[in-house]
Amino acid sequence: VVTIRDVARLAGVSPATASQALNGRPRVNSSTRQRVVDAATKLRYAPNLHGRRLARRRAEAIAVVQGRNISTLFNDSFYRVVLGGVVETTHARGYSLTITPAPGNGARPGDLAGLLGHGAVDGVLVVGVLEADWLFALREPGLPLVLVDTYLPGSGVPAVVPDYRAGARLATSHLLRLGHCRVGFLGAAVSYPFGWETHEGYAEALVAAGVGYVPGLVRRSPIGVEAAAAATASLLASAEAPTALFAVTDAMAIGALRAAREHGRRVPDDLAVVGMDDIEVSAYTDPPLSTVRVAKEEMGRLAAERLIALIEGEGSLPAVAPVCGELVVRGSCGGAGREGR
Amino acid sequence: VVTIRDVARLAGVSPATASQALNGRPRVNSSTRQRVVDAATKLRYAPNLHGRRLARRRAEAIAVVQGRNISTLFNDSFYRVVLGGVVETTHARGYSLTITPAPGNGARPGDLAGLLGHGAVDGVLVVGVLEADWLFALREPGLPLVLVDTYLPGSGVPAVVPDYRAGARLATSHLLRLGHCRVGFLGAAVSYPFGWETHEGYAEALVAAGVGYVPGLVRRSPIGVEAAAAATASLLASAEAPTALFAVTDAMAIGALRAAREHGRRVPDDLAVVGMDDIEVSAYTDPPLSTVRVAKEEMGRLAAERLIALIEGEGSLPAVAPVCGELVVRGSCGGAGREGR
DNA sequence: TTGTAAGCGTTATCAC
DNA sequence: GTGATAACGCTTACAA
Repeated sequence: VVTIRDVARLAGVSPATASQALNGRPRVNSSTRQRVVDAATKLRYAPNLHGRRLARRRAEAIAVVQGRNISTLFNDSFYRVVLGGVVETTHARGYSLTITPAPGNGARPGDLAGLLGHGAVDGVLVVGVLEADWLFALREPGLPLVLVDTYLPGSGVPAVVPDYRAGARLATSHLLRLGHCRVGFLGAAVSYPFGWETHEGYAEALVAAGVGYVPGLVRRSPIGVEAAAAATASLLASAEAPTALFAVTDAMAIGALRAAREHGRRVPDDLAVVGMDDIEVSAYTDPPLSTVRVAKEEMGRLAAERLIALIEGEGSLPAVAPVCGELVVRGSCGGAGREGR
Repeated sequence: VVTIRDVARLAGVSPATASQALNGRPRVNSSTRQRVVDAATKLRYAPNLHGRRLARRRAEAIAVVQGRNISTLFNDSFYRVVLGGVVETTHARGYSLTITPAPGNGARPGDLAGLLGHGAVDGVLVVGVLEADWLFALREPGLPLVLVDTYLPGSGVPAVVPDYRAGARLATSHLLRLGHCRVGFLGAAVSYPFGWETHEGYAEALVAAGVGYVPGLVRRSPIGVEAAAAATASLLASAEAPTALFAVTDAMAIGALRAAREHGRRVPDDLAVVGMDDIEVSAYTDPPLSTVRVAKEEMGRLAAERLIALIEGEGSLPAVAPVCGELVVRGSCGGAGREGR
């Protein structure tokens, strides 16, 4: 193995100077630098990362820890594209990325902190929902933290989240504008912000349109296709079934599509459906799903950007940075502008 | 920050002993060990990984580098589940996982080697297809390497691959057994083993069934839905169109499904289709796709296992370890045992 | 069984 | 500008 001493020797300088030269420090004579660089390339020198990290007290690495609402990060239709954005800017900024074990069942908050604190990484991106005590355990060793796709109200922990409330409003008011007056809400039975914000956005859109809020049109189910299908079925079987439905998640909307088909309802004619997220399969459902697109990749990029800013001490930014959504009209909601195949 | 010296001081021993005790070395008095452990927990000590890695000359980390045939690792329907398996066993074995930048366009083989050699990681998993010079560059600094989903014929580089030839045989002979005598082949126009092995498997099945090989029934297209659809279209438009089709990839099979629909062929009645891989969406196509399931997660697990064995010096295993596939019969191939919704 | 001391490879401090 | 020298935090001979 070739170390910096070898390079220094060959270039006829001290290791200290070699280090300076290789790291582009200003205060080294350019002819000396050239000699050092030549020596390094001739020797095919590459710095030992652990030595460097130890000396610099920087890992030049960040970790991604996955939240509880995700089974496997890579296979989650939503989060995996967020992760793509994270990887992109992490590498662009010269950091490397460490994937940590998902918080297991028997695990304790301190486990992760022990794994990641103490110099293993410079900062942590928490993707998805994690309990507050875990978050604080992570924070305690002084790790910069950025939350992705959720936030901890009132905690001041920086976060990057979609504006789910606005998204819900967008979807609902689109359905309303299409002339529906019985718009159902298929929400997520979860206790984090996403759960209530989507509901509030839905309610706000009703108010804005002067349409009454009907509790019987509202269902909350576990996230997941099956549960959503069941909830939709109960909605369709009720006395005054909706003619349109906003599902807070594309996965749930797909469940709704399935339930509609099983109940002999035609989409969009008998039931107009709009989802949210715009996951990959949404363009390929039958009919293609209208949805509120969430800027997933952008969210990942932004989160990594903010974390690195935090690490490099570039001041503090507003706690919660919402990214906006846009409506993607495909076949499942009927009306004009129909797209899809 | 609390270091091992602090622990040692509190426990009234030397740092050396503290290290021994904490690392479960046998030669330390159990009462001493207890004192050290107590001190460590009281101080909430966690070892600095870089210090440890520097001293041990082990990174306890492996890297995943993605091949050229993948655009984004996390979003690839096939490789992302392979990756899930990799993560699982990597963590189970106490290693951490580093994701490296994808080999870019302007990049040179040495770049990755520089990034990963010299102690950054203990070994590398190459997922997908990468040029031989890149592979050798990686190998040169002495990094253990395991290839996943491809191999370098005659190179002796360990690899974990599905038995694509057997898979192709399986799919083709199933179609043959269903009574089809004009079975088309939709192959991948690539120059790595997957390309020719699938073709050979197809041909072998024809021979085994005593059916002649008809060049006009064979198409090769770039991987990807669009190209596959186009190739299928040309097949369907030909004078003696096939009544059944084996597509070497589910993605390509989906393209075939689309082309069939556009040409007014009903699947499976006018055209029986079997794919390979069993990616997530294959169960949800219309009709659901019959396919040869590749043990993707298992492949990832096995590859990580083998790499770690290599790292820890547990001898050498056979160069290429094929994992087997199984036929999953859904709606797209017709015949008995129809499944799906 | 335990302590001392010498690295591991790098960078930072401070003289020169 | 450049070179000794001392960290960084840990492990491991070797000595006690």
